[in-house]
Amino acid sequence: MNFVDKDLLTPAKQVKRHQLISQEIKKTIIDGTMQPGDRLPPERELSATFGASRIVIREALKGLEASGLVVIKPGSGVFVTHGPSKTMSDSLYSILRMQNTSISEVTEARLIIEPNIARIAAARATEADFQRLEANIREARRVSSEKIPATAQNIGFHSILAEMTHNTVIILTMKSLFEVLDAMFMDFSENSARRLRISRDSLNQHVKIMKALRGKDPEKVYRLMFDHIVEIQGGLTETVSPHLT
Amino acid sequence: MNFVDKDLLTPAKQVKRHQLISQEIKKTIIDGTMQPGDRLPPERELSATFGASRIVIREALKGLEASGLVVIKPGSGVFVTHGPSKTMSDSLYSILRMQNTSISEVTEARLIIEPNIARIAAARATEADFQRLEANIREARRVSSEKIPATAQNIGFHSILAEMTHNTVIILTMKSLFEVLDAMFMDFSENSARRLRISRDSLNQHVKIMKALRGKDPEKVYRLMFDHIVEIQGGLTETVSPHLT
DNA sequence: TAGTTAACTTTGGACTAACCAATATGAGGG
DNA sequence: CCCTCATATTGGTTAGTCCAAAGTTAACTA
Repeated sequence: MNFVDKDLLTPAKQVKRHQLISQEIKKTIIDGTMQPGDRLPPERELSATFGASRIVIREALKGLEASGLVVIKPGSGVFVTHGPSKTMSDSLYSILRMQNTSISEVTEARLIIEPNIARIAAARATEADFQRLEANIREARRVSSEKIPATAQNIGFHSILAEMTHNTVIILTMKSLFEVLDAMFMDFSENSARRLRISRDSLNQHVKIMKALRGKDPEKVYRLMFDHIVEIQGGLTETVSPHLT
Repeated sequence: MNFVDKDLLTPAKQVKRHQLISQEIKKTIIDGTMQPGDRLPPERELSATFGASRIVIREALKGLEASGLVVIKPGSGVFVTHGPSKTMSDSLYSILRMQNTSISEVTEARLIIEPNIARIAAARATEADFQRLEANIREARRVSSEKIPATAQNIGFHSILAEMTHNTVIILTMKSLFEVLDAMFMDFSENSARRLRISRDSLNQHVKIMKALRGKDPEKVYRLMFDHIVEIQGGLTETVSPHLT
């Protein structure tokens, strides 16, 4: 009987070649052998060193690009990414869209997280942080004065606050959420005039939060951020249907 | 002077064939034409209908697989995923590892988010939720009595709490965090006996939280969860160095 | 000499045709 | 009716070739 061969030898074969190579390359990136900005060897060379066909190499590289670890530039080469990419928010966005998740759910998630972020930011703020925030507010004012919704600056303000926690997990999570939110708003291509009004309201509230941060008053900052997001949620329900598509 | 041609015409060429096809397929999944569990047409067929080579099709499918929208089964076919996959946590994990992020940073993130989750869960809990939680605690007791750390059940408890918010964003985010945490602990292959002790301490605290949930006391639940995670963080610093690698 | 253009090389992107390995299917025999 | 084995289907892989864009070098002009 030779069923042993069939039962014991075949099931081990589950991993795919390009995944192994992908892991191998990933190691050299994670352990620092490859620094951000470095160029990987060309596909044909990797093909030779790994003893695999070029297609397998390409799929491995595609996988790394999908993971946000490298960026592929046609005609130039494959480069190790400098920082986190949009990968996380991309998959989050796909999943949320697939489940018909509403924008208000994202806002509710912000309501759970952001006031606490603001509180921590108040405790850990440095002078450099304040200057970044003030630069952001100045920029938002400038854009707003041209009757353009300061969407990027709006996101920027909340991103800076997240960065003030100096917690990598929080920073990545929040930036993903903001990207998803931005993409969701794009889907609506919402009334521009109304967005402008909302944008200006937000700016005023950002100024208040900024002052409370300067005053090193964590509880007041917490409260202001909470109210700010409640207001955002209120602005949503009057302009936008609660569910996508 | 022909620099206009060079500056205005070339930058438009950035999109790649397989990305377009990937989006096309993604549409049919998101809008519900393709239901979870359905099998996509075979590569060769897609190749014909899209007028592209099999390689482009394969790369498009790889991209969808990386996004967690489909799963590719060799010899069988390509199937639409039922739910969210590990994609998000995978890329999060890679990025955190690359930046030498510590476990305690993940725990701090939990400290920011989870007490609020617990509070909301207390407000929204149904009888079915309680039964899930109790089943989880029973299972944790059973595993613990065999001197095995109830890691999976531990994660399960916190995941159920996140699900009790009925907020998709929160659920996905927390599950990603737990997966990352699990992967990070794997890296340490920490002392098993100590993990068992920690596991049992957690179980006791879970029971307390469960009782407070039954009592519909959001503020008490908030406090208990806060203390629980503080304790987890304390348990970390005494057993594990603050940074990876 | 300096700057520009042109040819050449490198590199990723795409294609074809064929074969391998695992799965699924169905016909045949117990 | 169930099991087995041949066959078809399907994804995985290879090799070789060509294309387009980016980078490099060299020649040529002002």
